[in-house]
Formats: sequence, C-alpha cells, structure tokens
Amino acid sequence: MTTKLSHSASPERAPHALKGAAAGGERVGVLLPLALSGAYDYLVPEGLRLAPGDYVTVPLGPRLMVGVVWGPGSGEVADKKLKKVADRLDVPPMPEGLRKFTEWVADYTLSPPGMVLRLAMRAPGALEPPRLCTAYRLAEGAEAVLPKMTPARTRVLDVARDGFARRSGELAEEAGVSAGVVKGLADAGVLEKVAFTTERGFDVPDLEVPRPALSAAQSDAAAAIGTRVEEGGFETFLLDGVTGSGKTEVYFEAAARALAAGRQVLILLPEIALTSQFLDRFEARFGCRPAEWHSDLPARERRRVWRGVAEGRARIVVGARSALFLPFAELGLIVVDEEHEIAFKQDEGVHYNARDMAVVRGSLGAFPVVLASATPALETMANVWAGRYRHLVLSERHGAAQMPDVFAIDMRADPPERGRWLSPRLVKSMAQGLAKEEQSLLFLNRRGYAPLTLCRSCGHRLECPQCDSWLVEHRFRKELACHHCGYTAPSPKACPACGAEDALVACGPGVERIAEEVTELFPEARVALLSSDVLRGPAAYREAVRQIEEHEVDIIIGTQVVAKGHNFPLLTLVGVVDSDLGLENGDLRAAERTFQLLHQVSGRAGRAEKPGRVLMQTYMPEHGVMRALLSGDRDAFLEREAAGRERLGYPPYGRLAGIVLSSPRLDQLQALARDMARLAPLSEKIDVLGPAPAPLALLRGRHRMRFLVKARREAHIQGYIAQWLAQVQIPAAVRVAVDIDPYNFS
DNA sequence: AGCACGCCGACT
DNA sequence: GTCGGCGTGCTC
Repeated sequence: MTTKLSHSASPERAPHALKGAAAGGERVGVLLPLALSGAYDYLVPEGLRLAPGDYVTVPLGPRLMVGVVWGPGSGEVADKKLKKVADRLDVPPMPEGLRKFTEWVADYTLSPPGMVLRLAMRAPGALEPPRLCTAYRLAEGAEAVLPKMTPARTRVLDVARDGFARRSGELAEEAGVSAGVVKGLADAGVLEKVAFTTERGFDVPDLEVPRPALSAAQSDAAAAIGTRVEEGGFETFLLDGVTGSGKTEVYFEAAARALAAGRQVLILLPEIALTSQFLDRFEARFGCRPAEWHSDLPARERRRVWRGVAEGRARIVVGARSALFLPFAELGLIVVDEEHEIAFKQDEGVHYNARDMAVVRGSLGAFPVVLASATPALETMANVWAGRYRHLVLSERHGAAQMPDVFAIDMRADPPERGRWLSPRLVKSMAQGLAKEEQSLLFLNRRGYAPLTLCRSCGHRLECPQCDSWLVEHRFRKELACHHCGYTAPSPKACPACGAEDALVACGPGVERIAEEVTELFPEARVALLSSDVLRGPAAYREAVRQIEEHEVDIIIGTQVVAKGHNFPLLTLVGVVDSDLGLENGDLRAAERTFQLLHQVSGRAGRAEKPGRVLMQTYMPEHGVMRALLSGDRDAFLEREAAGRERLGYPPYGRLAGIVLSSPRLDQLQALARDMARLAPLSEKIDVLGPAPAPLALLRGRHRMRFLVKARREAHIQGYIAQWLAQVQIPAAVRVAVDIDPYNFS
C-alpha cells in the first residue's frame, strides 16, 4: 500500500511581495556560472518583475547566458554599459537556502561565487521547458464530420476509436498504413494532436513497508534523529557503528520520519558507491528506487532529477557529493554515509568537502545532518569530543557474524621466497581455505604489474614524460601507464636510455603480479582480479560480484575497489599483501587513512556464520596503525592520533590550506613563488611554509610549486589568503589553486 | 566558459 | 605577402 505524502506545494509566486524584487527600469545583480568576481548588473526590461533566485537569460558579450538573479544591482557599473535582462525562465526559482549555501561555500573555499553556482546548475537542459512529443487521438465530434474515407483511413479510425493517444508511428503501424494517412487525418481535423512528455515521474516512497524490528540501540538512535527531524532545527549526529551493525536501517528510519513530515531527504554516498546492493536495500525499505544523482548520469536523467528536486516531486535522492548542490526547497535531512571517505573531497575547480559542506547546509537550512561510519574521521571525532556533534553508537554486529580475528605477519621474520610477495604463512592459510572450499581475498592497493621498471644495465627508470612520476607496467595490456595523467606507451623491448635489450626489470608488486604468483602457487584455483582497470563500469562490477557470490571464484585479488560494500558468505580469509603501503608518504593523515582502509578490508572476512581471519603482511608490526588493527581498539588509536595532531597544531586542532601554483614555465613559476613568499603578510597565528616543489612537481606538463598555510584554529585563514593573493600580480599563464582543508597532498 | 584580439611560423 | 596557431584578456 502506498502512503500519500502531504508535502506543501511550491510557494505561490508573488514577486512584488519578495524582498529585493525589481521591476522595469531598475538594476538587478545577476550571478553567472563563470569565474567572475561577483554578480553583474543588468537592467530589468519593462513588463518583467524579477525576484532573487529567478533564473534569467542575459546577454554577455556576443551571446546569451543563463544566470540567477542574486539581488539588487551594485550600481558600480556605468549606466550606458548596462544591458537588459533578456528573459525569465519558467522554472522554480533557486531556493534562498541554496543561494545562501552557494555564497557560503564560495567564501569558505575562496572560489568565485559563479564557480559554485555552476555546481548548482550542472543539469544540461534542465532550465528549458520539457521536450514534448506529439501523439494523436480521435478528435471530439470527429465522427460527425468525416472527410472522404478510404480503406486506410477507416482502419486508422478503427484503431483510434478507443480514445487513446498514440505516436504517429504507432498508430500507423497498428492500422497497417503509412504515417502519411495519419497526417492526412490530422490535417482534416479527425485526429487531434496531444503534447505529452515521455519523462518518467518519481516513485513515492512507501512508508508502511513491513520491516524487521530494530535493536534497542538502533531504535534509540533512530528516535534521537527522528525527534530532531520532526522538531526541526540544526543538529549533527555521528552514527558510529561497525560494519553490519545496522547503520543503514537507522538512517532509513530517520529518512522515513523526514518524508512523513513533508520534507525532502538527501543521502550522500562516496563516489558511485550507488551499488545495486544499496539500491536493493533502499527498495526493500521504501518499495521503490530512489532518485539517483552522480556525475555520469545521462543528460536526460540529470534533467529529470534536477527538475524533480526543484519542483518537489523527487522526495528522496541518493547521490554523490555533487547532489549537495541540487535545488531542494524542502530539504529536511542529509545523511552522509561512510563520512570518513576522501571521495567526498572534490579536488578540482571548487575544492570542497561534501561531508563538511553538508553540515553547513544543515546549519543554514536549520535541519539535522547524520554522518555515518564504522571508522569516523578524526575531524568528526574531535567534533564529538568537543560536544558539537551528538554521538550515536551501535556497538553490536547483527546476527551471528563475528568480527574477524586479525593477525600480523612480520615479513622480517617470515619472508617470502626471493621474487615472491606472499609469505609462507599466508600461502598456507590460503591453501587451507581452498581445501575447505572457502574463498580468500588478497588486498593490495596498487594497480598494474609493477610500480617501477628500471634498466639493469644503466639504471634508467621509466618515467612519465609529462609528470614527475614512474610509469606503471600493465602487463595484461602490454603497456606502461602514468597513473596521474593517463599517458600510456607500449612496453619497450630495449632500454630507451642505453638501448640494452632485455635489461628492463619490474620492481615491486602490483595486483597483476600477485595474480601471477597465485596462479603459479595454486594452478587449480579459480582466480579473479578486481581493479578499476578491469572493472570498467557498473555492469562489469556486478558481474564480478555475481561470480564471487556464486562461488565461481576461489581467490580474489583486488585493489581498493574490493574494500567496501559486499558481503560474501564464503569469504573467510583476507590477506593484506602490503599493510605498510599507505604509510610511506608524509601525509598527515596517512596513519588514519591506512587504518580506515585496512579496517574496511578486514570487514570483508567472515560476515556470515563462518568466522573470518585477516592476515596482514607488514615490516612494522609495532606501528600504531598495526597495533590498533590487531587489538581492534579504534578509540585508543584515534586518541593517540589526536594527541599527535594537537601537539603539532595540525587539523582538527589547527587549520591548513594548500596553495598550488602551476605553469608550463618553470622560471616564471619560481619567480612568482619567490615574490609571493616575500609578500606573505606577517601574522602571529598563521605560518606560511614554502614555496617548495609540490609533491608532483610536474603534472600534465605543468610545473607545480606549493605553499602550505598553517593557522591556529581560531585564525581566519581565508581572510589571510585573500589579503595575500590580492597583493600579487599573477601572470595569466600561472594557475593558482587554493585548497582549504586539503586532503590530497600529492 | 566563449570569443576576439594579438603577435609569430608555413603556405595559396 | 597572408592564414592560423593558441596565449591573453574581457564579458554588466
């Protein structure tokens, strides 16, 4: 049974009553989706009334562009330079909440507001009226005024007499005539044209679907969020629980309460983690598919969802980070699942973290935000400790499943054979698993065959011509690839530097090399290699999951694509090939991230009745990350991390920003960096580190230098940077990328 | 983002 | 002598 949702219709348009409304002759500020410093002034033509939020077309240079009325004009531009607004578009105006949010994000990220507006307008064609198709049906009273009838025309009328409208082609086909006959009848007025849209509508979530009872902890958590949803007002919750503890059911429950209260709901997931498994769970709970939003949605679908959200027809959306900028008018709850995931951080254009900006959107819109994770980010935990977020803990794993036992394999004491990467102990465990017809997963977060190829004769390393990085051998594809810019080249026979034949040697393992080793060790085993190179698109992913589920595979070898999501009942052994891999760069979050990733991978083992084991190969079993994984004491680990960060004044106890300058010309870049260093304002609360070559000093043919700005928590880091950059004359060839709260240090 | 304006290499 | 390469700068 479907419950009718009582959500209020869009507010009546009454421009004259709106604050900031403008009529003929006045100036309005129009924000355009471009990297301009602010809104541009335009004249309002006679006969048009405009209010903030209205989508308008305006002339810009030689062309027309869509923008949004942002407020009254600034008056700074001379009258004779002004052009007139061309038109107002027939779409619901951009809600005030989204406009305020746009400005907030622009200020915070130091981006031009127009660039943020772009994020909110990324729906091709959504602003144009819907495309209509023409159908034909019998015109009223047509039978009375029949024109000259032919056998063909009679057949058409016989079909059309049921009163249904059909596309011209369908009608002609059913009647067994050509389309010309239909057109003839339409011209004669016997058939009338009906315009219709082929666009799908939105399913209404069913809030009465019977569902399994929640545990006491789940009910309490759901009630806490639900109460806040119903009472209104901003609050952030951390829903903290291990994999399998039922976080999803809790936030589905809260979502249902928000929907019942007539509010819209947004569930953010990292990347396209919109796996079919998640969508299945959603469907089981709400009896329908949610509206989905992510960057590789087809244009038609983007249009449909964007408009559905704007018009309030789409009540619940599941999406990637960009869904945060959809024009919700009645948003009442945002859930950020896997909130610790770095996929929420956008590192191009406007650098923003969707998790943090979700909290901002909730604060501006006075509604609650739920962050969910089994391994919360230290930032999030610090907010819990400071009393800013409310902590909801689900400590028990559902059903019979136990947390797997985790063991370290000390690679110094138990090394693999020469030229091998799997230690005897791990191999033995895999053999035991095979004998019991159980599955194993080997995890190595490194694509390809080998991360480095060098010449045994002259020592030359194969490097990317456009980047400061090694070329990774992909043996199955017989090519070398740069993982930073996508450059590829066929694997050479001879050393490109000294010409020595057959002297190139692969150094270190990638998943392909592990697969080779496994095939040699267990020739009878069925092996599946899962990495983003192999799993191109959701269909390939689904197929791989199916093969594993149906036990067509014994040993799975994968990169981080296998870390999350799926529950494979026969998977009882997880082997981490190189547990130390994530710790090698100097990233301040290296330990935290490695913990999160390896914890997540560990969760793949033993989720059904069979207990699971995790074996982690490491050269540093005494490292804090390893100790935390072995003991399972996450909170002690986070507290140690927190203490270390606090001592150094790093986030979340201090603030960071990265400023990366890039240019094809190194001399120009270095000169600018020197000038900038000289002009950095002095501050007691803020230090500027650098300039130094950025971790990737050459990327896609551009040289890169970086400053790090390190500030005390209470300092206004954006104001400082804005003031600094305002003093610097930046040549056009140099690009400046400011990243507030950077995550990616490479 | 477009689009024009500008100043240096291979062509009817 | 021009056509056109894309670096640079502007759009209310």
